[in-house]
Amino acid sequence: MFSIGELSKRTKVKVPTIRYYEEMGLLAAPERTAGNQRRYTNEGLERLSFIRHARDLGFSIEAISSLIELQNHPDRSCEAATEIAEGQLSEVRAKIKRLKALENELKRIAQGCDGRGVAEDCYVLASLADHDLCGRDH
Amino acid sequence: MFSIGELSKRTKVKVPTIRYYEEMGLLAAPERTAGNQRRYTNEGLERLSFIRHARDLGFSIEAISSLIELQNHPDRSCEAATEIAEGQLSEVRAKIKRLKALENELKRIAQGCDGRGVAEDCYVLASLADHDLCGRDH
DNA sequence: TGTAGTGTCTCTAGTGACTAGAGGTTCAAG
DNA sequence: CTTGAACCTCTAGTCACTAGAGACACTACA
Repeated sequence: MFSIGELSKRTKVKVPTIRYYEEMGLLAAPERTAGNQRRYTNEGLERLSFIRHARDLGFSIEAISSLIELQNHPDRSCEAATEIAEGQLSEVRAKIKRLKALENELKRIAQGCDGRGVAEDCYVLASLADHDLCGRDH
Repeated sequence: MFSIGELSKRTKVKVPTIRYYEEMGLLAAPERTAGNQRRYTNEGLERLSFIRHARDLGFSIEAISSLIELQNHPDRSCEAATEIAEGQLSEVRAKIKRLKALENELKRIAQGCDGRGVAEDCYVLASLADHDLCGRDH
């Protein structure tokens, strides 16, 4: 049995965030002391580690909810879990793709100006003002 | 002179977003008709195009504010603009790096389970529960 | 047993960059 | 002159937290 602060230290999830997860229904409401403070068991620790790990991988609270729901019914098919993970994977891939395009564009823009001139002639500002100066679509 | 709806069409920025930019001080408050409706000139169009282009490239409202401030003082050094663009570039690169790590991890997790089993034995769920199953740090 | 200091409680509000909706007014076309 | 679309302001909601206020609880030490 440990306090919310202790749980926070062990999982590296901030105290208000733990309470937030409880409010969002991700984390079961734990027992309380006579003085109304939360007291967690190892189960709470494991659950919170799961949540944190999934958040680190970019899963939304909603997706995590579904995964936890599934965890609570070990007899169900895990198809949904695989789908969620694959959905997340393709989202990540799409983001990478988009960011790479941005990277190219920004590289081009930033290289166009050495910062030694004056705002009037700045290639950075000109590029932003005029989309036609862009290499590709974005 | 055109209405906010017309400006919206031409720039592909939604009407409430235009009003939001005005409120945030990115876009100068335009003239109004006798009936209190906004009327824009080409200047407003150009300014909004600039903003939209910068937003598309991921610049924050705050960064755009600084860029616009610079645009309004064409005699100033454009060092700041170059710095902002380079800052944005390194942020984008950092994001790409992080997302690639996530991609690998998710790929590994998603591949570990074909979705045909039962939640109890699901590798996706197991991986999320147990960080030790992860390949690398994240 | 008293007390000091830290931890915890709930509640509200703020973040960024919008988006949605209510309820009312104005414009342009026919 | 009427109709209907576009416009106005204002408030509240989104996501995943974060910050702060003001009050109460726990623990260590005297």
